[in-house]
Amino acid sequence: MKFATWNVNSLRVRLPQVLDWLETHPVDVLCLQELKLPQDKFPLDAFKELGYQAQWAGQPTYNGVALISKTEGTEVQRNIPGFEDHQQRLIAATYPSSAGPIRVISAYCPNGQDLDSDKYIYKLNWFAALHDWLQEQLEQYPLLAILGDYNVAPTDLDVHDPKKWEGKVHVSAPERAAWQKLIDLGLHDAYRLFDQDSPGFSWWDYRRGAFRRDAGLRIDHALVSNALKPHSQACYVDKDPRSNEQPSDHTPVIVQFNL
DNA sequence: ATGCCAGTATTTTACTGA
Repeated sequence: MKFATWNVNSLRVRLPQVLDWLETHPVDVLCLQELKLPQDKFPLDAFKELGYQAQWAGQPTYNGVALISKTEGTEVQRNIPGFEDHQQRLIAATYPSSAGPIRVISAYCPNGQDLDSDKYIYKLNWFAALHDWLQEQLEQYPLLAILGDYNVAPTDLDVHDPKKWEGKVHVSAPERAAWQKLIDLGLHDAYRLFDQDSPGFSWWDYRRGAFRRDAGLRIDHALVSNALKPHSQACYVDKDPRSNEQPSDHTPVIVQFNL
């Protein structure tokens, strides 16, 4: 099995690229973020024509997440239970595998904007709520993967210019502590389970020729549970879509399992 | 310190992103 995550920064604009990518890179579940689509504008038929099912949580203008899958997910959960949130940032569903049901989560963690912003407080609160809910989910679903745009670069290895980013949003100590709390639940950063010959950047700023200079961040991640870890076979970034005409500023991250 | 670029909504800019 393969799962992937891709922040598409508007599914309306990026739909042809997503369909092209799925045709050439079939996966069992593709987690999308930043649909920027109202719930009733999701292009379900386009995915069905490719043989995929889809479940999503949309809202106008901002946010929005989806699970595109070969088989339709069950036990679908939108947003974090008990966490009052008008922003559509999370969707979870269960899929069959040879080792039993796997819980897959597509997450668009808040950006935070700046350390002195209300949005930064919201980001930390969101991570705290995610942590508590994941703890319950892991008890219920030992095989669990949560993929998405975390808007956190876990270490300086994940930052093109750590000095320039020092203390800023995406790398600040409280954000990295929130990430570590997720890891401490018994989750593993799939990219770091394997020898890598690239920093694994998954996002490059549209400005200043950042992609050409490889001035990126590794902020899109796949976390796998203790029980799923031994089934993990590879994790890699596909940089190609970042070279497309009219690209998203993020590119897909893929994790492969022997299931 | 700010805009650089991109998308959206409304518009002749503002907001957000990261």
